[in-house]
Amino acid sequence: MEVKDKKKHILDSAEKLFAVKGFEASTVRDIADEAGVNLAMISYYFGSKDKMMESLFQERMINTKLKVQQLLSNEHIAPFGKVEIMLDDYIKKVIENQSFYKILLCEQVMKKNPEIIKMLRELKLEYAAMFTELVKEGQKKKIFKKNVDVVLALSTMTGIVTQIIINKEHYCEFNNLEGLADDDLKNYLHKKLLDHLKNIFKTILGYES
Amino acid sequence: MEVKDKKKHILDSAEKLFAVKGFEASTVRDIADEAGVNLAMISYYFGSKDKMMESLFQERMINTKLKVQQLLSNEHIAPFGKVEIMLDDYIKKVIENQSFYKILLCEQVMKKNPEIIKMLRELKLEYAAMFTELVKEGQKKKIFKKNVDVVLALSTMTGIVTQIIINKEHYCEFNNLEGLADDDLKNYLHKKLLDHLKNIFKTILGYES
DNA sequence: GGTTTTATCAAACAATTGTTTAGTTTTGCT
DNA sequence: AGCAAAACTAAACAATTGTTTGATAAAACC
Repeated sequence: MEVKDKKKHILDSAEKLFAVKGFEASTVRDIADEAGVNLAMISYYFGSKDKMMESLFQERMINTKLKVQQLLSNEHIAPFGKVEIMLDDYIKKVIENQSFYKILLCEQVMKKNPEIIKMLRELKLEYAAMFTELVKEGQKKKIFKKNVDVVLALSTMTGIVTQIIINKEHYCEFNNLEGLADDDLKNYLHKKLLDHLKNIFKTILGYES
Repeated sequence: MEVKDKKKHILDSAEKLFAVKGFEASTVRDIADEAGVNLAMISYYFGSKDKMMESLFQERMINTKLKVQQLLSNEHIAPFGKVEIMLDDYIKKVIENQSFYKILLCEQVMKKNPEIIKMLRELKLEYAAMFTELVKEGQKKKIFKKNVDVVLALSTMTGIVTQIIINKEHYCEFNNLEGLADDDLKNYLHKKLLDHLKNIFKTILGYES
């Protein structure tokens, strides 16, 4: 296997462990076992356990910004259409990378790794700035209301999706969805969340279809 | 100091540390130092570090169920009035106990302590059952729409509030609220969140005031 | 094909972990 | 006051932590 693939494979294994045990509780021996490599390889490849975590975040957050940028600059989509696509993309991404978004959530609480916190801060500011542009575009066309709290709106999107992912077991138990196959559940949740968030964003933006 | 007060004092100190460093990264020596007691006291009082965490959850989650129960059984409040009070109570509680709700969030992700997971599962099911009754009451009176996803609705409440608390610094930075005193910020966020959630719950429940 | 660089490994490293021990002080009760 | 129970402490405990070492194997290069 190539070195790059091996590094990725270790990151995948680490991600799996971090998501269920947390960063601190996952030992480098756990990670090495999960990945099937010698434990010295983690220091050898990444420098340290902390830096491996930073590599994981870099790896997973690439392209997040670019995609939104491309979407918003598209002239052929109406403002609320862009909102719908943004919601759809975000939901898809979280559902397909549940482990990482769980780690992300914990890291935002702990704020332990300054390097990661810095990355997240910049990404959030850029994201908020881009969404602000989108809202302004809608306001100029008189289809979005004035005085939209963009960070509150974005937090609404991330908060609801994250909460459902964390609460997945409880959601299934309460709604008798426990027999569903994993892919079916993903589809179900995606549909449910998208519909829910679309309605909420109509309210937030004062948009009437 | 009485034993009970001392136990509470240790729990307060532990809560503070857990919220910023996480459970695993907070050592019993950290906790003992923060509380100003000998590190052997933690095992002496609580049995172990894990059981201290369970004590913390028991201590903090007392009365949560009772309060909602009393609210919902009150005959003199209209259904959406109850929803408003429920939202207000929840927001208040999270804002006043930010540290605990951060720990709670991480614990839901990690699912490390089975005893705590059991407690949370039961509380969530009871909470969902109670809210279901409230929704039914509103539906019977034809003021709430049919087919309300109660767990999704509750996750909307918890998700948004939690996300804002986690993102507090970013929210303040983006909205130039960094000069605000802590109490003023709490009031501001409370007002903002309550207004936001009321509107969203109107949409969710199909309620028109 | 020989040599240098890279990759891999088992073992050892010092530091830190949660918990226990064994002894001392304080408290509560008669 | 006398004594048993509870509260408290410093020191020691074994186990586990992330990282480094020194040696060997593989790969790359000329």
